[in-house]
Parts: sequence; structure tokens; C-alpha cells
Amino acid sequence: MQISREQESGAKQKLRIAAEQLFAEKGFEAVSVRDITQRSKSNVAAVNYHFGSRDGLVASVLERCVAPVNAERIARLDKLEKKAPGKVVALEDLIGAFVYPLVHGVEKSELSENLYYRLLGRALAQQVDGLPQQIEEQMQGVMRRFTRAFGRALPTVSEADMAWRIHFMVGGVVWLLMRQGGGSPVVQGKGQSVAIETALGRLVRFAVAGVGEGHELDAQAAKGPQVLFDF
Amino acid sequence: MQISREQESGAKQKLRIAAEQLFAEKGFEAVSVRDITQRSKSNVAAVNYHFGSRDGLVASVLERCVAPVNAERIARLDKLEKKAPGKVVALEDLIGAFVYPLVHGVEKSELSENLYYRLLGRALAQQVDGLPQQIEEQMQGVMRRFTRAFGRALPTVSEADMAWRIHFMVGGVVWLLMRQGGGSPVVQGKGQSVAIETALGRLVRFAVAGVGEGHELDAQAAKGPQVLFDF
DNA sequence: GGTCGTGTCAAACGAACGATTCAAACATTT
DNA sequence: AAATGTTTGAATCGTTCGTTTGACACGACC
Repeated sequence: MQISREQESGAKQKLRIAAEQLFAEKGFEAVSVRDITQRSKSNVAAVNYHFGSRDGLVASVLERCVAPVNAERIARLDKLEKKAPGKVVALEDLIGAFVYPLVHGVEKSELSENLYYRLLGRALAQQVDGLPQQIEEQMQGVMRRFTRAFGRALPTVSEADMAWRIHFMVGGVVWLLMRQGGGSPVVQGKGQSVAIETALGRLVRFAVAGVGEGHELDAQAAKGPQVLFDF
Repeated sequence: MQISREQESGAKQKLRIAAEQLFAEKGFEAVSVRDITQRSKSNVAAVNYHFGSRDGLVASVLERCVAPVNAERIARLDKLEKKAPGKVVALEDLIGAFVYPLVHGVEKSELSENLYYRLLGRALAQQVDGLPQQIEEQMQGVMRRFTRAFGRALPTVSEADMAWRIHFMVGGVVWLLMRQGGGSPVVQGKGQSVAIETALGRLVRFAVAGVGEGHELDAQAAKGPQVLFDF
């Protein structure tokens, strides 16, 4: 083997990049292996050689897409919980730890920003139609960790209620990513092209208000001037 | 013509229902015309005869799916704005007028509840990959109306900021619908099977808090005990 | 009875699909 | 240089796709 271990060959990488681009543009189902090999200027056999099958390539792209995000999510959550072992983590920090890792893989990716986020959104939206089992389990593990942390941050919210709020927050995340760079948005303000960090910041504020709904009143009434959200 | 006008023939209806079911189950791209004609126990040529093409059938399903929702949305918004001509409509009422029409077509549909909402979610999510122009324009018109109304309800929020908040709200709507009845949710509480009305109620509360973020403080501080949200 | 419009059916079309084969080309190690 | 293992390329496999065709059945109308 002429390549240091743990690194993919040039052709395999070219194949994967072309697949990522096309998947981001058209979706996972609307792209054929011929489309991919044509863009990467390789042969149809290459996909089956390097990835076993078309599904193998899709799974590989999905894995490389969502795994780093989930790893960064867990890392940030670990850091938050380790910083103050006894105390509960503030809601805004939790949501930040869930949302901001979405930008974690963009600079390592060979794709443009818009395409990268579209791909990530499509990957996360695949939870509707079935993800590879490995990624599905990883996803469920992350959600379990965060659900517990959210429950600790908002102890008066029932488990079912909290699940729904997180559900809506995830919906905002996926929707934001999928529509990023994909033509004109449904609702277009004047500043149409916004850096993703700004959008994620707005999403965090939105989600903090939505997930913590009904608690700013309790907190203010119970403990006086302690303000949960200070934006 | 043996059928009273404005009504589709039995075979055409059977075709459309089968298509709706399969589209809801597997998505618009993952269903072939042979799948559809097999389930509706008709012939492959029937699709092209009645709908012109496969795309024509898809467009018909999309139209029948989202048009009533948008019509009901506009009707409710009209009613709200007509009720108090001078005043601004409360945020919660606006969001309710946007969200609750989603259940408007379910009893008229031949699909099960879960399938209907999944279909509706998939249809709305198609905004990412391109809707038929007619529906796209209708959608944009609805969003323009609501964006203006939202801006009137929350005059201190900038246009761009408001666009983003609405964007996130729509994400919650689409995500809720798409995951409805589609296997286990990402975050599962104990009560897993919930009536859609309950879920929509939770979504409205979530969205009211998120869209109105930063305004409950202003309102309380400025006008004393006037509470915007009283849930 | 004959003709027309409407709808259904089996059959087949060309194109594109994912996958496979096999030989040639390449790199790496003996 | 020879042998070995790895990667490419063109051709082709069988299958499935959306669409079209032409024959046929049925009721309506002159």
C-alpha cells in the first residue's frame, strides 16, 4: 500500500467529493453512480470497487457528514458538564452545544459553504426515511444525552413536553440547513445572504425562547431578579 | 361525460389515492408509476392518460395537498384582521392561523391521519428541491401576508430578524409533519402516540415563545401587568 | 346499424439504472 | 526483472424506469 494508513486514495476521495456535491445539490436519491463518476472523471466500476455499492457510498458520505457533528456535540456537552460538576448547565449553553457544532466540519470539507450545509441538512433529514443503523444509533445516543441534560436544566418540564420542544428545535436546525444556499428562501428579508454563524445565532435565540417557554416567568417569580436569558 | 363536472372519474381517484399513500410512505422520488398502478389495480398507461405524465400526477397530489391548507391559512388571517380593523393581531393568533390549518384537510382525505400528515410534510419539504411554479407562488403569497402581519404584531423586530424567526417556525412545522407516524421519533418521551392537535398546540406555544423572543420582557416592562402569553 | 368519444388493457419501446466481468495498467515487493 | 497485489477502463449483464402504441370494450348520439 503506497498510502499511509487511514487515508483514502486520490481516486476514492475524488469520487466521494463528487458524490457529496451531487447529493447536496439534488438529494441522495436523485443522483446515479454514472452522474458521480462522470463528474469525478472516473469509471462506473470505481464506485463499487471503493465503496462496495452505491449504498456503501451513500453511507460513507452520511457518516463523514454527521459523525463529526455528533462527536463535537458530545465533546461540548462533556466540557459543560465537567466545568461545574454539581450544577445544572444553563439552557442557552446546552442549545449552543447542540447547534454550533454544525459548523465544525465545514472548513475540513472540500465543499463550498452552501453545499456543505445543504448536504448536512439532507443527511439529518434522512432520519425520516431511514439512516444506516450505525448513524441512527449514534444519533439516538446524542439525543438521549441532550434530552437528559435539558431535563436537568428545566426540571419542571415533563419528559414528553421536553421531547416535543427538542423535536421542534431539531426541525428548525434541519430546515435552516436544507434551505441554506438552495435558491431563494420562503421568507426573504432584505439581507438575503447571511453568514451561517449569524443564522445559527438567531436559531439559538429562537430555540432558547421556545425550549425554555414558560420558565422565564417561573424563574423570575421564584427567585426574583435572576434572569435566565439576558439577550 | 357521465360524471358531473368538477369530479374526477373513479379510476383517476383510485390512482390519486394510491399515489398519495405511496408518496407519503416512501417519498415522491422513490415511487414508480408501476408501484402506483399496481396498488390501485389499474394499468401503467392510466397515469399518463389521466395525468399526462408522472410529474403531472405528482403536481396534482402536491396541489391537492397544500392548496387547501394555504387557503384556510389566508381565510383565518382575513378573519383575524377583519375582526379588529385598526388593531394589530396578537402573535399567538397569527401563529395559530398559520399552524392549525394543517389539520384542515385530513378529514376530507382518504388517507389515514399519519399518512396524511406525512404526505403534507413531504409536500412542504419539497420547497427545498423545487415545487411546481403555481404552488410555489401561492406559497410565497401566503408567506408574504403572514410576514407582514407578524411585522405588525412585533414592530420592533427587524424585517430580516422576523424572516428568520418565521423560517425556524416553518422548520418546526415541516419536521413535525414529516416525522409524524414515520416510526420512532428521535426524542421519544413516554407518551409516544399523541393526537396531532396536541402536538400542534405544543408547536404553537413553542413558536410563540420563539418568534416573540425578547418581547415578553419589553411588554411587561413597558405596560406593566399586560401579559402577552397566558398559557 | 354506424360512428364517435372515452376509457382500459397488454405489449413493447428506448433509455437509464446498479452491478459485474475481465483484461490492461499501475505500484510495490521479492 | 519477476512476481504480486491494487486500481482502472470498456463492455455488458439483467432489471427497471417513464412513456407510447394499437387493439378493444362500452355508452351516447345521429
